Amino acid sequence: MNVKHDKEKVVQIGLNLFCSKGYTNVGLDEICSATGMTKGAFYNAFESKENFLLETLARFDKSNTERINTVLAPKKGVKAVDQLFEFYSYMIKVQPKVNFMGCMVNNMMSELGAINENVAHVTSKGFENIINAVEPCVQRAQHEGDINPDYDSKEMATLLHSTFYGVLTRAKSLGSNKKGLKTMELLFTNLKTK
Amino acid sequence: MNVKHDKEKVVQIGLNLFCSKGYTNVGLDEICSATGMTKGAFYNAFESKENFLLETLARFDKSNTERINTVLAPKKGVKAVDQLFEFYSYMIKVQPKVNFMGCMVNNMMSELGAINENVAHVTSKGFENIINAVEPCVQRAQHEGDINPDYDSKEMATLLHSTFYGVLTRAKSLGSNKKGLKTMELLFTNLKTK
DNA sequence: CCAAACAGACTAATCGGTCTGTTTAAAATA
DNA sequence: TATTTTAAACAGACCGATTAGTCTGTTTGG
Repeated sequence: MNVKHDKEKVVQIGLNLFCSKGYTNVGLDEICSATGMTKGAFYNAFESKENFLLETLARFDKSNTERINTVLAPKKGVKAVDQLFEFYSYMIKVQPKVNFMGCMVNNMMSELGAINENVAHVTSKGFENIINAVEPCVQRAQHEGDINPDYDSKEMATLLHSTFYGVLTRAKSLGSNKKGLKTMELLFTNLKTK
Repeated sequence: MNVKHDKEKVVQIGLNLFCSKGYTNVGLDEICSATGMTKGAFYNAFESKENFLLETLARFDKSNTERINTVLAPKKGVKAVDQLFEFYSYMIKVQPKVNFMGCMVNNMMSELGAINENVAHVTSKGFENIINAVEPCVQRAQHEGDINPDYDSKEMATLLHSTFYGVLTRAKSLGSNKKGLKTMELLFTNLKTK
C-alpha cells in the first residue's frame, strides 16, 4: 500500500462505490479495478471486505462530522437558521451531481443496520456524531428566535436530520431533488417560531 | 402453483424476506426453502427473481394503501390529527416485533432506487400512493385546526412520511424505536397550529 | 538482504437461472 | 362413468458466472 497505493484515495473510492451501489452490490473485483489494485494488494491492506467497509465508514464519519462543524460554525452576520437551511438545501441540491449517493450513514443503516452488528454500531454512532455537530447551530437558531426554543435542541436536530434522510432516500428513486427540497423547506417553515 | 402453493402466501413470505434482509442479500435458495418451493416451482410461477420482487412490491403497495385508507378514514369523535399520530406511532412501535423490517417502499428505494429503473418506478409510485392516502386525513386535521392550514396538505403529508422513513431507517441500526417515537412526536408538535 | 507490498491464478461456495424429467389435475373422448 | 390425453405444476440435478478470500510466488524499497 505504501508503494503504489494511497490508502486515503482507495478508501475514498470504496466509499463512493458503496454509496452509489450499496455494499452487497459492489464486488471485490469492482473495488480492485476501480482502485487499480490487485487482490494481493487489497488483502495486504485490508483484512476483509467488511473490514474495508468499516474503514470507509470511519473515514466518512470523520470527514462528514468535520465538514458539518465547519459549515455550521458560528458566522458573523449570518443567522444560524439560514446556515442550517443552506446546509440541508445544498446537500439535497447536489445529489444529481453525485449520482444520488445520498449519505453513507443512511445508506448503510438501511442496507445492513438490521443484519450486521458492526455496521449497526458504527452507523448509530455516526448518526449521533452528526446530531452533535448540528445541535449547536440549532441552539443558536433558537436563541436568535428563528427556531422554536420550547424543545430540546438535540431533538430538533434529530428531527431535521431524520427528515433529511427520508428525503435523500426518496430522491434516489425519483432521480430528482425538487420534491425533497420542498419537503425540507416546509419543515424549516414549520420549525420557525410563530 | 395451483396445486401445492398459494401465490398470495409465497409473495407474502418473499416480501418479509426482502424487507428484513434486503433484495440482494436474499438468495433464491432461501426464498425456495422459506416458501417450501423448489426451483422448478418457483420459475414456473415467476419469470425471474427481479420479477418476483416487483410482484411483492405490487402486493405491498396495494395492501399498504388499503390499510392506510382504512386506518385514516374519517372516524366520528376522533380528531384527524390523532388518527395521523396514532398511525405513525403504531408503525414505529411495532418495529421491534417485526424484526425492524420497516417499510418495503423505503427499503427498496434505498437499496435499488438508484440502480434499477423498474424498482425506482414502482417505489416512486408507491410513495405517491401513500401520500395520496395520507393527504385527506391531513386536510381534515387542517380543517379541524390541529395542523397549520397555511400549507398544501399533500406537501404536509410528504413531510410527515419523509420523516417517518428517516426514523424507520435509523431504528434498524439502533435496534430500538424510542428515539424515533420522540422524533415523530416532535414533528407533530411543530406542525400543530400555534 | 529482508520484510512488506504486490501480482494474479486459484478455490470453495454461492449466485440466478435452465433443463430434463415426472407428477398431477382437469379436459376430452368413448 | 371410465379412460385417455394434454398441458401445467413441480422436482431437483445441473450450468456458467460470480462471490469473497487464499496462496505461491515475485517485486520493491529500505
